[in-house]
Amino acid sequence: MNDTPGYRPLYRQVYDILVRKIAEGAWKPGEMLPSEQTLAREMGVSHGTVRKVLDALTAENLLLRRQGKGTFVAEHDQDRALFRFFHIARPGGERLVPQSAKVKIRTRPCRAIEAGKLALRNKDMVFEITRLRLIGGKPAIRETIILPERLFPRLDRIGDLPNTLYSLYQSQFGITVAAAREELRAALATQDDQSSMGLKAGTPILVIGRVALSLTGQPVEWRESRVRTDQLVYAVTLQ
Amino acid sequence: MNDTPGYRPLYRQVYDILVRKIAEGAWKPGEMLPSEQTLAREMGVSHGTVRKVLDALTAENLLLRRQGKGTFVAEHDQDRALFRFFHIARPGGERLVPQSAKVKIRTRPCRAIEAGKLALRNKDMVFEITRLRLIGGKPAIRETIILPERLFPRLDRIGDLPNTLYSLYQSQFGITVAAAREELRAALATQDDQSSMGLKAGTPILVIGRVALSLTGQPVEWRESRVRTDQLVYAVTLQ
DNA sequence: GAGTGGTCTAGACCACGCA
DNA sequence: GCGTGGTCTAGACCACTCT
Repeated sequence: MNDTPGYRPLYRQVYDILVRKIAEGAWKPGEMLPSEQTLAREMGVSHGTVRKVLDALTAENLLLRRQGKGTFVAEHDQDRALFRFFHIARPGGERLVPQSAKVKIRTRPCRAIEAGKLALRNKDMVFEITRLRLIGGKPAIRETIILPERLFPRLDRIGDLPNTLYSLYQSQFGITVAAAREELRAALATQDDQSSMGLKAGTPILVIGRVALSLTGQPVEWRESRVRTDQLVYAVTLQ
Repeated sequence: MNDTPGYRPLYRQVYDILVRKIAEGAWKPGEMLPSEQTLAREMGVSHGTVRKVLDALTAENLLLRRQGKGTFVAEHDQDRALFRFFHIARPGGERLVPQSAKVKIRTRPCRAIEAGKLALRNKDMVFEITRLRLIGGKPAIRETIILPERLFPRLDRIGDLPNTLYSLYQSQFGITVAAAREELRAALATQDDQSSMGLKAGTPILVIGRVALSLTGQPVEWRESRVRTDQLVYAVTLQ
C-alpha cells in the first residue's frame, strides 16, 4: 500500500497520530491525555501497544507520566526541561540559571545564512532579538536570536520577553521546541563582545550556533550565543 | 525489606544482572547472547520482561539486535558507534574520520587534577598518550590522553596504538566505554599548539575535556583535545 | 473506592537469515 | 524448516493519587 516503508507497525501509526495531535494542539502543554485504556479503545488497539508508544514519547520528553495521576503533555518550564537546551555550567557541572538584560527586538529581512538555517526564502521577514545574559549577576553570554515572522506573529508587541523563550514559543505561539542542532567553535571576542562582557582584546570566546526544531522537525529558531569561558564551560554528557 | 529502592522491579533486576555479566565479559563484544526464550527460561521470567530489558540495553548502545540472527554485545568499531564519541565535523554536519600521527606514550605519576578526574590517589601511575590528529590530511587536533596504569597493564608494550583507542580498550583490556562527560571552552593556542597545527599566535582554539566512563560508571580515561575550529566545529544534536 | 499508570505473564503470529 | 528477533493481544495484579 505505502511505498517508502512498505509496512508500518501499528505502534508506529499510533505514534504518528499522537505526535500530530500534540503538534496541532489537540491537548495543550500541561493538559492530561485520555487514559491508556481510553486511547486503546478509541484507536482500536491493545493496552500494550498504546503503552509502548506513550513510553517512547515520555523518553523523548514529549510527555510526562505520573503514576496515579495521568499522562500529560510536557511543558518547557518544568524542572529538568529547563536545562535540556542550556548547557552552560561551572567547571565540574553545577548549572546556574542565567538572567536576561538589555533585550532588544526588531524586524528585518533575513540574511542569506539565516535563510539557509531556517529554510526561508531570501528577504522573508524575521525578528531579531539580541540580549545579554548574566550568570551570577555578571555578563557572560551575548545572544542573537532569529525567528521567522510568519511563525511568531506580532512577537514584537509583547512587552517583556521572558527569560526562557521556549516557554513563550509554546504558550503563546503553540510551537514546541523538540530538538536542536548545535555547532560550537572558538573565536576572538569582537569589539561588541568586549564592551558588552567586559573582556580584553584578544580574549577567546565560545561561539554556539543552534537551530531549534519543532515537533514536526521544522526549523523554527536560529540562535548564536557568544560565551565567555574563563569561568564557564559548555557541559555535555554522551551516552 | 530493602531501604534504598524499597522494591526493585523484576526487569530492573534482570537489567542489572545482564549489565554485570557483560561488564565481566561473560559474553565478549561481538558475541551472541542466548536467545530471548533461553534467557527467559534461565532467569525464570517471561519473554516480555526479558524483551523489555534487551530493548533498553539496545537503546543504550550496549547491545545490537538483528532480526533473524540474534542479540550481540556491541563493539566500538562498528558503524555508528565510531562517531558516538567523536563530534568534530565540517560546518553543516559532514563527519570525517581523523588519522593519528606523532603518537607518544610514557608512564608517570598522575597529577592532582588527573587524580580528581579519574578517582585516583595522588601519585598513582598513569599512562600519558599524546598525539596529533589529522583531518583531511591536515593537523587539526592535539590530544593528551591519561589512563590509569592499573586498568591498562602493559599498555606501553603495544607496538602501534590504533586510531580508535576505544576499540583497543575493549578488545585488549575488557573495558567498554559506555558514557562520557565533556566540558568545552575556548582558549588561545599555546606555543605547542601553534607549532603542531601551524597556527599563528593569538589564534583561538576549542578545548574539550572528557572523562570516559566504563559500563559500571567508573572513570577510565581523561582526555584533553585541543581543536582548531577555523575549518571545523563541534557538532551535537540535542533531543 | 475509583481511576490512573507500572509491572508481569502467556501465547499467537509475522519477518528475517540461514542452511 | 528452523531459530531468531519483531509485533500485538488480553488479562491479571500492584502502586499511587485523589476524594
